[in-house]
Amino acid sequence: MDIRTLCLGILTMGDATGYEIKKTFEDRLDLIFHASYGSIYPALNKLTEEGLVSCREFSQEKRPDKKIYSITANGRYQFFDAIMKKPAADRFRSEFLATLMFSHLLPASVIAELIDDRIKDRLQKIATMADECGNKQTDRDQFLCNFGLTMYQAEIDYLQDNRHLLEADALLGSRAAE
Amino acid sequence: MDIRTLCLGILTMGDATGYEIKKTFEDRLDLIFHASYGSIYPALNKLTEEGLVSCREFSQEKRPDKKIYSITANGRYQFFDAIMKKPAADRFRSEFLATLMFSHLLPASVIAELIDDRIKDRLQKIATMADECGNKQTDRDQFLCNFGLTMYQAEIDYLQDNRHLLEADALLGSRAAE
DNA sequence: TGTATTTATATCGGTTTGATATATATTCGT
DNA sequence: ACGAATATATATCAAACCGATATAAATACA
Repeated sequence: MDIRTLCLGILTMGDATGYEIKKTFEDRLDLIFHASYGSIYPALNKLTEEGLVSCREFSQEKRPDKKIYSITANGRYQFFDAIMKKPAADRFRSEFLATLMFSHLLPASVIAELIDDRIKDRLQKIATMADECGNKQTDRDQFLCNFGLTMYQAEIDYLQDNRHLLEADALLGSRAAE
Repeated sequence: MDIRTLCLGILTMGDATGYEIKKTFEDRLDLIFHASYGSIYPALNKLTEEGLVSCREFSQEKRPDKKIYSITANGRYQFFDAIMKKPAADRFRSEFLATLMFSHLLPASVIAELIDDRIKDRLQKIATMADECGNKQTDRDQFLCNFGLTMYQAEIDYLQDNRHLLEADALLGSRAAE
């Protein structure tokens, strides 16, 4: 599944502009799938060429053209096909964890700050998500929202319970270097 | 932090060939950072050009050249610089979760299979990781290994406790369609 | 009134993926 | 002993994707 396919998926929920699709990625798919303008706009052009979406253009007075995309019957069919396939493996990249992998090269204070910042970031995400999570309509939205909350909380718990493993190591290291 | 930087990091742990670096990504960084040959070999060439690694070439009889890379003093310095910077946000992509976001379009049986497969996959990963986790030397290795185990287990628990939210919805949907 | 954010589209260089090609050595089942 | 599969080893390419940047007006806010 590529970004083209997911744009199609978002359009099954209603017509949207490229800008609105980007917002949907940020608001509802942040946890799941990231996409930038650099992939969304070309994706919409290609989907239009292929007849999987249609595009109504509103070229008003002085504003830039507003293009509202709608999924076509063929588009719906193709999207269904795509989600019926076995999903590919997750693709995950964490610079945070990659950095911790080399924590023995870092001063203890830097490690502590790194983990503090991470916990703060996760708490922040939980705070904003918890709000939104409350007023989700469907069970499906609840499921995904709470999935995120659960994972973030599990991460915080793990970091708090085990950070000493990295921090003690770093203190030992700095003492040895004296 | 890009793959070039992480190759440098891996070489701080000892000399290696491109092939061995790829294996390290698979064995020890699977959870954290993915990299393919298509990015590793060009990365090593560029690092060599820049003098951050050095390369000894063993062109033996009939075998293809074996190139053993070593990090240089300059390389170590640059790597330290890189890990001292604030890590960028995680980049995560899950086709599994993206598919579940549209589970209302899928038959209940497909949803069930999707979740069953996911749980099996996570259990499998835990099984192989638990073995390796046991004979990790440093606290740091323990920390990262158990991080993975904890996250995978948290996911399994969540799926088992909440899958009914998606599955009940799907059964209702199919009944409504009759 | 001035500034920041939101709405809106678009492109571009650089990074990364996933597949493919090539060739030999080793391991393993039968 | 033989054939198959896996491991060792490098390399390239098209396509996908990211992050930054450019442009421009409307709206919110201070």
